[in-house]
Amino acid sequence: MPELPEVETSRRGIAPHITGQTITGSIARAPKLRWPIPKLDFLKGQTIHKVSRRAKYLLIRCDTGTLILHLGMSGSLRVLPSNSPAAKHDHFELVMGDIALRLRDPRKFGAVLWTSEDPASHSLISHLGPEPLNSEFTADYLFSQTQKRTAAIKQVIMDNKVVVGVGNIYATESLFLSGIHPARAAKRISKARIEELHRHIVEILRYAIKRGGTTLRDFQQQDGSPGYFQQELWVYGRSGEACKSCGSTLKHKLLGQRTSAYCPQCQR
DNA sequence: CTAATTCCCTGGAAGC
DNA sequence: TGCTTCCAGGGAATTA
Repeated sequence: MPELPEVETSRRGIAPHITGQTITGSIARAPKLRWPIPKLDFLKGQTIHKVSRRAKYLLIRCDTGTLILHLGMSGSLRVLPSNSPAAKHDHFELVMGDIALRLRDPRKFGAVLWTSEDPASHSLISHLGPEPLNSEFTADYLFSQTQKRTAAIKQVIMDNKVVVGVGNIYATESLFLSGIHPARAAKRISKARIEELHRHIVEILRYAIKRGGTTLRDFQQQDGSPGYFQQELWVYGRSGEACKSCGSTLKHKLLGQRTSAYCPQCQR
């Protein structure tokens, strides 16, 4: 499933192929994903100037506005010859002469949107917190946010208003690495421990991007063997198994409708 | 404002 | 082998 590193990897993958290209058409094979897919006939003849990213949104800057793509949970993007046959869940594509940017999304949690305004002021984006890998996401900032919140720390770091791009997997793993219990009230964690958590969040995201956005959960290599990351998971998806650090049986708890695995011994 | 809950969707796994 | 049931998950929308 695409987390922030996978979206960034997608951006880096498609940008060289589509930047500077002229759009010759677009195809929507589904009426909607998360929201209706807009009519984009006016895009014909427009040039793609830049492919950027904000949180998990991909922003494709064109002449008169910006195409906003979200991969949801199961979305993936590929650049293919435009005459290659579309597969079952290929719901949308941008055609640029001989090539096409194709969005596949079996679970339809993704999105295709258009804005003629600055995307930063779009209603889906304007309220978002800082990027985790930008200088504004500091340990001091994270600590100040936690001081305002009585909610569980895991829910706070997964809150997009606090910081974007920390999904269930990275939240679960970074809390384990920091020795912090996921259900602990955010405001009751010392500054030193929040600094530790901040460090682990940044490290794990950087590392995942360096690895080419290897999807933690679903990724399989061409030969079907699991991705490296899967073998490196400490707690995510391992409830009932032994903690790799202390041998205790890992437990899990529902927090905000999300399964949260943890080690009762290592995390307090 | 925060916090809790519901909902969207389908593939894959588990149970029968 | 097939059917049915359950679960995962980002995040907006809704409600308290």
